[in-house]
Amino acid sequence: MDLEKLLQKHFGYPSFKTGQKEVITSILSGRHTLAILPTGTGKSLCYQFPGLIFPGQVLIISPLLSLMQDQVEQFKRYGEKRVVAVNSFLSFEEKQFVLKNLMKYKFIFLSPEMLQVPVVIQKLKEITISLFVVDEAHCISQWGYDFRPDYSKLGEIRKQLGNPLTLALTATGTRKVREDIIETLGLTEVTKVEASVDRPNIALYVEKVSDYREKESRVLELVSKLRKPGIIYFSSKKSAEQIAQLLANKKLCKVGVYHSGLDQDTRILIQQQFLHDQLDVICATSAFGMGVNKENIRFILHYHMPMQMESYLQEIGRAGRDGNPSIACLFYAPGDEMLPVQLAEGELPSEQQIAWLFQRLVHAEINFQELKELGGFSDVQWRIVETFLHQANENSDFKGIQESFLKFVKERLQVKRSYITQMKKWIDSCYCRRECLLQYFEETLTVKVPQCCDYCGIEFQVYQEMNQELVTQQTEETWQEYLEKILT
DNA sequence: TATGATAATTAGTAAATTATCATAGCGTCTACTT
Repeated sequence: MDLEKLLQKHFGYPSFKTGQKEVITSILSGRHTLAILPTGTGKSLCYQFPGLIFPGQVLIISPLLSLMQDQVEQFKRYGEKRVVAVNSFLSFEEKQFVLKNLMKYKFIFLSPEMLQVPVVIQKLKEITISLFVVDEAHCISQWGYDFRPDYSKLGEIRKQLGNPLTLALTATGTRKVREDIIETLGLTEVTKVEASVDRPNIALYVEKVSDYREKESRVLELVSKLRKPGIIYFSSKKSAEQIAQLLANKKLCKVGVYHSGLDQDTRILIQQQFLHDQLDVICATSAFGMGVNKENIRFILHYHMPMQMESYLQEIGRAGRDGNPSIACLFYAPGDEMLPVQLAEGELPSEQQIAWLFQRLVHAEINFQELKELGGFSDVQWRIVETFLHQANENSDFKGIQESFLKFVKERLQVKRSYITQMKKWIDSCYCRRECLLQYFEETLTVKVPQCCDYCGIEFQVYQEMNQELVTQQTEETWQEYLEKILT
């Protein structure tokens, strides 16, 4: 089969991008495939292409509703109408209709949560699934343990659907992430297609400041100097708002804020304004970025350190998709690692909470809502509790369940702490940052780039806006000319 | 709520301890479903 010919015929591209052909060949020969390809290499073609050749349907598990929506629209733009996203955007009637006519669609997008709905599973069992795709598969490792536990149940779902041929796609993957994906999905004999995670056109820069004030002034200074557009990442919504306010007050740029505390409409508006160059800078939390396809982002600043290297890589990877020089700057003030530690601890129930909970359970108090409130469990904490309570329903060995629960929490906390330690270690590292970063992802640096990192030396003027004074002078002149014209 | 500057206290005439007050930064991310 001449794949290039088919590519030209169906998609209009003359050739494949790096990795695409390997993935497609592997899938077409019926092998489960884990593809780690950098963003912007057209990952959707990896399932779109085989989908056209396979007789059955393609199921795509996607983490965000907005991402599904985008993909569906993209498919339709390319002329593929047999595509649907089954999610809460559909009304009850629409959902009924889609489920009844499921066999008429070629590409079906679903969230992991939707796969927990019995009627959906039942309908999926009635069709032939040629390919089971997990998009942004690192979510299994990053979210599956606590934040979105349904991610960890994908393997069970896959089994129920008869272990279909599977493709897992992601942009970043350490050994641990890869193992989590393969194990959770219950895959055997997996073909791995891996491209380097290095992005040579992104300079890596870390600056240690003495306190928050210095951090603030340095960030403002850089934002005013650096070529835009750019993103500033924060670990708190409040500081994102504060710095955005400062930038707006000082008129340094057109700035927007993006975090989960804003309603859906505002979030869509801000993202659209940024995509269409109506905003220069976004002050955001980790909520921003997945599925944001903007080619010309010139800088990524980190006001706070991310919780792990994978997140850092994902976030800086949003810069320079067009291949032009871009820069990633992280600022560290002493004690900054406390914030991620607190966040990590906060999403797991504490030992005291667990002890309290099981004491109540032994006394047969099972009003869950009341237990959640009285025990002071957050939503995320309670979700973890629920999975263990589920076990308690089937098995009354409370002591045993409590012990395994405690063990789970301890292990997770340790894992999360070690992620933070690794991140801190990278910040503290005293040799080439790129080399160090690649080392974490078990790669070695092969080609030395001219604008590498703060240790190898960076020429900042490469990333600066063209002379500000010149611009203002020019506008002033036109103002004067204008005034002269109307006054004389 | 911790920190640091200044004043008050003590025993004995300089320096250490304690009290008071002003100041500041007090920090918390990520999504789906009904």
